[in-house]
Amino acid sequence: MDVTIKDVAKRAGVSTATVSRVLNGSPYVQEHLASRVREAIAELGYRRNAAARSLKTKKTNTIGVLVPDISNPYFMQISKGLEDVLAPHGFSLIFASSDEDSRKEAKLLRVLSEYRVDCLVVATAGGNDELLKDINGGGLPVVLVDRLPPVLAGELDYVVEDNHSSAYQLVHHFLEQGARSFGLIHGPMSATTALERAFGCRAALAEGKVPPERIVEYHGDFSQASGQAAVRLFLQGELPDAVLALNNSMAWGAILELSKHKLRIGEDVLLGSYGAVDAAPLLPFSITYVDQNPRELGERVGEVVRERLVSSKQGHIWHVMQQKLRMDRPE
Amino acid sequence: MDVTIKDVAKRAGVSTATVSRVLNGSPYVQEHLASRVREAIAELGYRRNAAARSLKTKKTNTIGVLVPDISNPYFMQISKGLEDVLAPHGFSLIFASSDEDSRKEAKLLRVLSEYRVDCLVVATAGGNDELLKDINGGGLPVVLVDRLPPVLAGELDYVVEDNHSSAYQLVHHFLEQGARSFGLIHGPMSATTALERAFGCRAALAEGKVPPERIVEYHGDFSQASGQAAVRLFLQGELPDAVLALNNSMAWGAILELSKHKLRIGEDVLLGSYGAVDAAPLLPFSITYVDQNPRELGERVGEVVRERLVSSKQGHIWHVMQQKLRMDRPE
DNA sequence: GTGAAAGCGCTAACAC
DNA sequence: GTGTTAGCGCTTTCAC
Repeated sequence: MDVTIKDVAKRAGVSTATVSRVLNGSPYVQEHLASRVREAIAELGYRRNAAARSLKTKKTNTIGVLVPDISNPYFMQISKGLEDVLAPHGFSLIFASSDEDSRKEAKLLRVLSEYRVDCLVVATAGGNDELLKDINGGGLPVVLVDRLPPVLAGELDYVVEDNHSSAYQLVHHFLEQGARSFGLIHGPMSATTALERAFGCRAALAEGKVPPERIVEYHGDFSQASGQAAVRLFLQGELPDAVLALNNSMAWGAILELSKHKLRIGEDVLLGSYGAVDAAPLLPFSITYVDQNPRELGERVGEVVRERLVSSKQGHIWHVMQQKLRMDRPE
Repeated sequence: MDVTIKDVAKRAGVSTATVSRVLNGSPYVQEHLASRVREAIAELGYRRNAAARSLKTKKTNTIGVLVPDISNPYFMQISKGLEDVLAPHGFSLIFASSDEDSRKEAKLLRVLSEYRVDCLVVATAGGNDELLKDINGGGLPVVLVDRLPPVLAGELDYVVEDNHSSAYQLVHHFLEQGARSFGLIHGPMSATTALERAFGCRAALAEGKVPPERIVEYHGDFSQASGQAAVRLFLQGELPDAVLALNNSMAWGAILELSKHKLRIGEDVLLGSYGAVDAAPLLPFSITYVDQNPRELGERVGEVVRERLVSSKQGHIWHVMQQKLRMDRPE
């Protein structure tokens, strides 16, 4: 049997209420009693029971975080930012990974809500728009991050990147570099980010009057393998002037595959990426990419969570973060 | 006010005990009652309260995971493996990040134990040996992963790599390649992994009769920057035949710095790494490295956790996983 | 099979 | 200031 507040009270010769007051830092306890309580706590090795506490207070000081992939550095950078902001305020993070699966996501959403987390941070795999709206409506604040299903734009708090604009600028840059034909490697259209990036690209291509026959599009799944597959497809026709991968894993796949075919990036073909390619500084060619900042995204989410929890403010909070184009050149 | 089991009972015209039985899948409920309960649950949008539940059952179905850095892919790969094994059994993971800080680790250990997690998985930052032993002794099973303070080897369950042997082999390989002088880039000695790797290296160097004056050692902190700093140090003397970085971030830093100085890896200097360097397949030189498998480490930990929780077995469970040497060559 | 009722450990009125 | 006490929502004997 665990030691409870009752045991502490008995040992210190006070009531449980006094122990509770000491535990919660109430100023209305005489110092000599407080120190007796603290002694008893130490002697007995008492640890407060969070379940009993939150049953009473209806607060868990826990934030549920639901991401498509717990091992994806992008999402974990976001989580790091979140933790940096929230941990100092006493919040813990409980994680779940949907594996980009709507059904699993729905199940995990239920589990997290049963834990009565104080707030839910979700990078949705899609397909749970109604459920998310219900949960939020039911009194559990939901903050969307990275992925924003259009239906939810007016309904929930969110912090996302300006995917459309960044992708637009990426294409625009290559048009200015003189590229006249394009190979686009898209992510899965179930991810709103992939969809928005695709639209951003198309807007720039239309504006640049690039005719459809000079555009090849491959629909990948954000994985390195799909970046490689895309390049193999492109090689079946005439190699486009520029290959644009709409995330960094696919960009890396494209680089590997192009290299395998002895194609020189920067000369035979230009390469663009949405998101930095880690190895870029060492590669013998330059890559222009959209500079994401997941850490900052996470910090912003943390602030939104706090705003939502402390100021219980009306209306919705949303942030659309701007990205800049960057180029890594060989040194 | 949330809807409770009482509301459901009233709506279904049964007692709370019956609702509870349905919730827990007890077979001793007549089907027509059970379905009425399920209806009521759906109509009312009832969600079970995990806090109340675990207050009673003394189980949370939650595993606490404490790692030095939540955004480090190595630890998140471990976590992914853990989650893959545990999630199907209804366990959720609650994470905390110690930032390699013993004091923060101690605090988080307390928080997690207050949550009454069913088990604690810890990659320790060090300095909390007694606390960890106490927690485990107090009835909360602790499973160490990756980092194993020697004092705890006989006290707790653990799953770790064979750092000593792998590092030994790494050095041995370079001796066989003809390297006669070495530059070692160590991790922080507060991390047991770094310490073990250092001993492994030294054992091989001693056996190879490499005289001390042909060994330069730099004590880094596992970061890319410290890999770069190490190389700058090495360049002040005579460049060693082989530079060995004892983790992959430092290896990458070393590569960047060597390249910056126009040194050709594989010709001017050999390079070895503990852990794969992501960009390796594309680099114009080969790297020999210890092939870690964090995902599998995590899966193994998951199995240990389950063993510990279900079979409440006596004694300690430990796994020391073996790694293989691998070489990535340019294609 | 089903229900009544006693807590699990804690907090927060309320009374003193 | 401090103590008493009534629950928070659930599970689980123990009767019936």
